Amino acid sequence: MRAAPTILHLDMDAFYASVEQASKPSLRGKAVIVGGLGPRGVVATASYEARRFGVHSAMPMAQARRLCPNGACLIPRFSLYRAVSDVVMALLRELSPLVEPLSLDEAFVDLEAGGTAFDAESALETGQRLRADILAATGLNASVGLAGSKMLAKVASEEAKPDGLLLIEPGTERALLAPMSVRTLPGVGPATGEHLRRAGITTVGELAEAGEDELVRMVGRSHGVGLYRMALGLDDRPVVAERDAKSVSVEDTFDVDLHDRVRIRNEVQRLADRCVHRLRDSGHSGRTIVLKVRRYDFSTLTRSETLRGPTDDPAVVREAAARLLEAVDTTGGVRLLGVGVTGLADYTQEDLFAQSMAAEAEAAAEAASAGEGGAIEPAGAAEAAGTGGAGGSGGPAGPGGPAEAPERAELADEPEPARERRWAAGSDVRHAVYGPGWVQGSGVGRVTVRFERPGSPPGRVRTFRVDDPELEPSDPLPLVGEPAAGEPAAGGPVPEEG
DNA sequence: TCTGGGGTCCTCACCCTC
DNA sequence: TCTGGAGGGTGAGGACCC
Repeated sequence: MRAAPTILHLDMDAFYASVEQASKPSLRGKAVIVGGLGPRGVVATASYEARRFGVHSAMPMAQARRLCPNGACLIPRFSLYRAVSDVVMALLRELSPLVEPLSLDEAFVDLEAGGTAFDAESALETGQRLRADILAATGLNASVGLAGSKMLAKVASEEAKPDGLLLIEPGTERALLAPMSVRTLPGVGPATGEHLRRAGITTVGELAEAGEDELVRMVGRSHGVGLYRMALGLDDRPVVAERDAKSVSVEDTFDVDLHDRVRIRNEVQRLADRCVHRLRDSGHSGRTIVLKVRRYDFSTLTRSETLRGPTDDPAVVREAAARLLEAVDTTGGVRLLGVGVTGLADYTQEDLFAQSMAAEAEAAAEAASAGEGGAIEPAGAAEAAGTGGAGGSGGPAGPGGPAEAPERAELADEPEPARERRWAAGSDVRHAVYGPGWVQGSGVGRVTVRFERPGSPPGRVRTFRVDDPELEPSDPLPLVGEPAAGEPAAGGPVPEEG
């Protein structure tokens, strides 16, 4: 436990929503809700204006729309958020080599390791300068917490929000924490919070009074000891700059529950391929393949299989995932499928052929012994196929642009319909005449675009046919910076329409 | 028309080996 | 030869975080 408050926790305020407001001037000061727009989408971030209506993260999007019917609902644009995050993280690394990113919008910094702060006064000065630098570089507000430990620095930044800075002086920790809800402490979620509440413990002070033995009895050894120390303000976890990934996974929630076993198998294969892509991109291989299935009633089960050695071979992962699926009852419907790989290594064991062949032989033997029910269902078995027709995977769609063509062998014989271009709300576009803008909405063959850019005044709205050849998807523009020479000024100030 | 996606960590049960 | 722990590996599920 260090005395000097030189651990800094940075938290960007309502990050995704703030980036959208910065890049779309007409949304400044308005309720903005970022999340999945499908029937099963949830809110990723809401602007402070939307939060006043009761909208918050993880809330179903349908409920958020009911609470805040005039809010702008946008899909997340992760490539843009990542670019902004890179700028912020670079500023943090100027302060210290010990920077621990927690997500795109949060990080810990050990200021002492960077030699930028050794006491309260210099830490405060560093924190203020950082906030100013972030505002100048990105146009966004950030909150900063300073304390002697990670837990307290995070509590401090939470208290400082929005757009603030708070330092917790050494010696004041317990008094500050005592009246706070147990849910303030990291690791206390809904389940543990409810568990403690039933025992009459609702504040951090009561948690400290309960004593270590009582907490261990209630929530188990590891959690109980940790909780008691946190309640006393004790936390000696170091800031760790590099963390090795331990697993890679992909999952999809479907707009409509899947019933057709053939379709479910195909989705698992597709997810296995996507997972291997991600695995390879990260430079890893893995030894344990995990299949995740969430059923119609939201019950979730996982099945896993450990191979003899790590692999990044798509065929091996596909086969393992398919074997795991065979052991799962999917009658009643499936709302989510996922495929993951754990037990990561940075090499592959080159007996993959053997693994693949062995798996094949095993599967063949099983199919032979199973006889009747086994392998491929006849087409007639897929009576529920119609229910899943609408474009399959739900959840937040990829950032912007027309949807990808799905690769589904069983659909290959269908006549290819003339594909209508789809424009996701919030995605970036460029018009040959009017310049850069973003999609405000689309439907019945029309797309409405607002022509504005970061730093411009609120722009003009125009409507086009969805197949207008002069309209193209485009990359996001930087939040701060001059417009490129020769570009048409975006829209120009006009009175709000509609 | 409730309830995403990508992670980490912990606990428990079971099996196997020593 | 039998038995009982200890301990590791594996599989499954839950809680939590952003």
